[in-house]
Amino acid sequence: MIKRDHLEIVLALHQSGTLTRAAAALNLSQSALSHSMRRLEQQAGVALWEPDGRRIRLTQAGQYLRNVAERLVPQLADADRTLEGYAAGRRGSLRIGMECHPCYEWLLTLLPAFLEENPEIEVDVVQGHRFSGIEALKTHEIDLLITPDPLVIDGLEFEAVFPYELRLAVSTKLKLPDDHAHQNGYLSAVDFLDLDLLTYPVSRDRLDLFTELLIPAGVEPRSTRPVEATEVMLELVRAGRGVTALPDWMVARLGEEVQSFGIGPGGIHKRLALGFRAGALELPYMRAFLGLATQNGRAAATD
Amino acid sequence: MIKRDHLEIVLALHQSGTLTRAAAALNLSQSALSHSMRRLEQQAGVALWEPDGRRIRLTQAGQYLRNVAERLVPQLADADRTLEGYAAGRRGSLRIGMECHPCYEWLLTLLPAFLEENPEIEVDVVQGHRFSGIEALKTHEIDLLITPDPLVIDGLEFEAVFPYELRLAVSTKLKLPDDHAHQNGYLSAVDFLDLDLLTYPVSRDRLDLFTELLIPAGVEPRSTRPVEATEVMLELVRAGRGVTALPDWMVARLGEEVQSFGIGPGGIHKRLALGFRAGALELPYMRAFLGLATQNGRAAATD
DNA sequence: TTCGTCATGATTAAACGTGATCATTTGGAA
DNA sequence: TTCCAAATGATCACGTTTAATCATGACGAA
Repeated sequence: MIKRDHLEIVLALHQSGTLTRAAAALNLSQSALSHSMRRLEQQAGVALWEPDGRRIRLTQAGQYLRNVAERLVPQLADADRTLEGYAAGRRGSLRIGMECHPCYEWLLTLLPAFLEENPEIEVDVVQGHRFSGIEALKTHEIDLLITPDPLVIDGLEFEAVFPYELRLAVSTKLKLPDDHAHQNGYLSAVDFLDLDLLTYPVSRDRLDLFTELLIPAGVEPRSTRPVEATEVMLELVRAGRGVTALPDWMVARLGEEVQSFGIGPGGIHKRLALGFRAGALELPYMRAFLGLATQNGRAAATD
Repeated sequence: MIKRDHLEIVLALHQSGTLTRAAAALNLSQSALSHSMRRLEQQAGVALWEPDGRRIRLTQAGQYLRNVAERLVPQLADADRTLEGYAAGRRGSLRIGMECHPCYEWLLTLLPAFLEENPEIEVDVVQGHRFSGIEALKTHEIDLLITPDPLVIDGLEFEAVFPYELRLAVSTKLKLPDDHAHQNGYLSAVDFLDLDLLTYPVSRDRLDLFTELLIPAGVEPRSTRPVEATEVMLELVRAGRGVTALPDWMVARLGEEVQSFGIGPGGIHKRLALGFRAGALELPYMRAFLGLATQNGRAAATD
């Protein structure tokens, strides 16, 4: 069976011309190389080199082996180096899952700095897990969860990044039916009877507007329309085609054409958090991500 | 340092799911795999797998290693098989050199059968060696020499394939200046004083017409013109633009428009031979080539 | 609990590596 | 040319390291 050693020997032999120098290059004795190849020859039943004067010449089989070596040895060497990268925590993969659509916008503002500082980390954003983000974390489908709903769960750790309020974004073009909103600075459930609501296309029990306000009040908006893309949703809101619930920092980005109101008398208050598997924070690049998120988190969001 | 064993273990582990089954697949004990990977882990300083229930899950570094394994292990396995091919003599390379231009035509008639019977042999024809074919054989630049001039040389073996006569090909369109040729069936050196000679572009001491007849007689043809391509030369001869020396079997292919004459009173008699390095005939495919050449040699030539 | 699975330690066998020595070759000096 | 010293690889005998096995213990799942 051809082993890595054999390939390296054949390669060094070809490069240096003599077995003695090849041995020096590999930090081994000439005798060791001779033995090692002899073993392979006996096993394979084919000569790999033959004496040519006081040198050595590769046989056809030896030449073939050299070709294989030139192809594979660098790949093995590269794999060694990569493994070192994993050991040093320089290298790794960071698959990020999200449980709130606007979080994606926030992530995008954070990512450039992270990529810059961690060039060997493969970052991927995994959209739409089959189950919950929690499950995805547990099954190693993702390595990091961005969520507005941190929980205490065995085997997972959550780190709060910053608090925010979920507010209703309403175009100034839109005439609200009565002055309730302006008087109190917030909207009650009944106000939604006259509003067209835009939501992300997920089940209602994952939308805080419903779980916190509308479902308890037993109120159904005048209409609801699912919208996939955040950008499209924002334009629809701007155009006054509907209203939607957004984090306050997201509303702030929309400019003066869009005002916002609290949702319900107390407002809906959340905090953005990062979820990891227990022990994941030992990885340097995980700490780096968390550091970036907490330091620049809110700033990045309102940027 | 990543060794082949490690790659095979990670691969088997991924394919079979448990270490125990992976061990069975590799004909090793579960303990062996555990130890082996543990060594690599300690050396590399990175965990490759971690317990997950009573199973094992690859870490990121382990996944990476699996990727490498899926790429490299099959290549190593293939190299093993190829080496077996060399051992069994099925596989090898046959670089053929030639010392006579028309030999090429003969080789081409022989080659299809050889390729058919030896699918794993890489055949190549090496044209124009820097030195002689003998040198090329000795330096392993070629493995087989086709030559009309077999010699007894230390370290080489020659096997005669078939005898032939070198004759002068002359178009019937061409009026020979006197009737000497027709009276005797051969041409003398002086006859060349009135002939335009076509030759391959090599030095005269490698052209039998010169070494055997013209140089000893001190005769120079009316003109000489070098022609590279055999096909072109044949057409020039057919058109009566000149004459050239060709093996008798080659002339026979030219049809009735071209007649031939012996060269000198005794004629120039050669024998086509194959030259090998000593011991090369131990290789099955070398014997196969020699067998084909001797059995079908002359038949193929006059085909 | 029991079964299935993996990790670990002790032990043994095999593989690997080394230095010394021998046989060849080669290139230059006599 | 002949002869010798240097260079090179093969091989031997020996010691070391690596790799395999078995036995056992720990742990989670059924």
